Amino acid sequence: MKGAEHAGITPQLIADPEGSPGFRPLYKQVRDLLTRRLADGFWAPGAMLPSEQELAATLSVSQGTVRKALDAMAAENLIVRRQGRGTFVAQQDDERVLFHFFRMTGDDGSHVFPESEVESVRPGTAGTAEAEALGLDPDTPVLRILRTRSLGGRPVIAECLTLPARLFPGLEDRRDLPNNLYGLFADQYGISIARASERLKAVGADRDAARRLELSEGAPLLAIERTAFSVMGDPVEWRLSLCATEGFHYVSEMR
Amino acid sequence: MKGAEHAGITPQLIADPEGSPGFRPLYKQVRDLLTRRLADGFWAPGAMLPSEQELAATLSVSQGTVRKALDAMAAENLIVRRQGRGTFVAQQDDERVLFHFFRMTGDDGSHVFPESEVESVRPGTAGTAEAEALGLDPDTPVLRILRTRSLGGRPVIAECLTLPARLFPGLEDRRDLPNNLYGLFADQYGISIARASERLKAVGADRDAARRLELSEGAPLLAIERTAFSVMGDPVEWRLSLCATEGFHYVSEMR
DNA sequence: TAGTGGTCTAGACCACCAT
DNA sequence: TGGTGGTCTAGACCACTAG
Repeated sequence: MKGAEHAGITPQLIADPEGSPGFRPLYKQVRDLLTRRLADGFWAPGAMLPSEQELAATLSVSQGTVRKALDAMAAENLIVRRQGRGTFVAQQDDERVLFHFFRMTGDDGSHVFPESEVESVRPGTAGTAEAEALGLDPDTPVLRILRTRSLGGRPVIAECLTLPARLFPGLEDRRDLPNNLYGLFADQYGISIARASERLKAVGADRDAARRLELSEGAPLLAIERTAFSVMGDPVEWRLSLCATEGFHYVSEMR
Repeated sequence: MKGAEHAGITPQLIADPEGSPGFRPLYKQVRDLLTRRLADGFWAPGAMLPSEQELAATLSVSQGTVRKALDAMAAENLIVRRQGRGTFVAQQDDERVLFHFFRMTGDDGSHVFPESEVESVRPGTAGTAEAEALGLDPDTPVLRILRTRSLGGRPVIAECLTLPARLFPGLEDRRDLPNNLYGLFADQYGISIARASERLKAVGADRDAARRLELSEGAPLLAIERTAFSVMGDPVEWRLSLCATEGFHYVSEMR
């Protein structure tokens, strides 16, 4: 069959301009369309998507094209495909979040589970660094969460998170913020974290960090600055984590 | 066409056992076969592979199956595909190595190019940590390379590399080891680095590191322990890098 | 213009899962 | 047993590159 046969059949799909410059593969259009639906909460986290056949029929596209779009989305961890069962919206459950976004591991290779103690949740306005990282205007309202995380019962991570207040209304009034914040973001605010970028440095502990982590001032700490992005690619969270790395390390895979 | 039609046509491909347990997709067999050829130096780095059509005919497999195998290998950075030109063996040129395996960046986002000064190349025998990381028996002959790397003219990284001596004969007699060692490994020893795993910690500078990096003893340093793997997945290099992170940081992307 | 990888389709069959 | 994703094939056309 010819590649352009489907032109204009489905309104959501751009009828191939077919002029060399504006060419956009069909499967990418399908991927973007489905990603947009996902971001808009059209399907709830954990929900099953329509089958490939069904999507193909709805979108007037071949099953192979839908498959390629779904494969791309699975590679971006937006959906999960299970042979024999179906395709599901990725959930921010503990295992997934820990696996994808928590890179601290015991020196013996053991996977460790962090416990969190929230010290405060306070409204404020974005400083220059926060504004730049989150793509906000300076002085935009933000929320700041201070918490200390423990590994194996020892306080090991002191961190401060900054969130755009607009995206998380009422969050400062909540009690008992969960250990897995990304699950809360997804389930209560419809915001799924899809990707994050971290910058690491070695620094000496300041007075506050030394107190919270029960170390002496100047002790070497791993400083991790993270910006987290939503499914649509917008920055949604910025955090600074100060980690004691005695008995633990940060893992980075490169391929 | 039926999936099993090709059974036994090509001796290199296992005639599908087709019993549920030992099932192995054709395209994975093709991928493994081509990966093996790559590791054996059947094609030189930078060389062009046969076209999809040609490979398909040779292996008695459809073009789509070859394509899927090649796509998988491209995702593993073993080959590079260029529309209109062909498929090429990945090269360990400076840009690629820097892009894939050097994660230090200037705080202003500028990509920095490290200069290396080799202090010594010495034969020895593997200690327990080295033996474990490299999958060697203790006391196996190894080579150790000590070097200091500079960013923007400032000595910033003090590192020690350990290599199995068996894989790199005569390396200790070379003069002027290049900055890009992986290029040397590939071009002179037929060993391409395909993947690496790093463990990061914050530590205080010891006397030696302090001297080499012109810092005071106890200054916080980023300690990076890397194990690098060949195309076939065997550990080939182990290194410990101590990095001063004033003005620089380590980047980690998570998706 | 010829050759390469990239996209799209159509249809068959297989492996896996729930029922 | 029926439905889902996964594999494999076959063939057409498109976009890109080089000579």
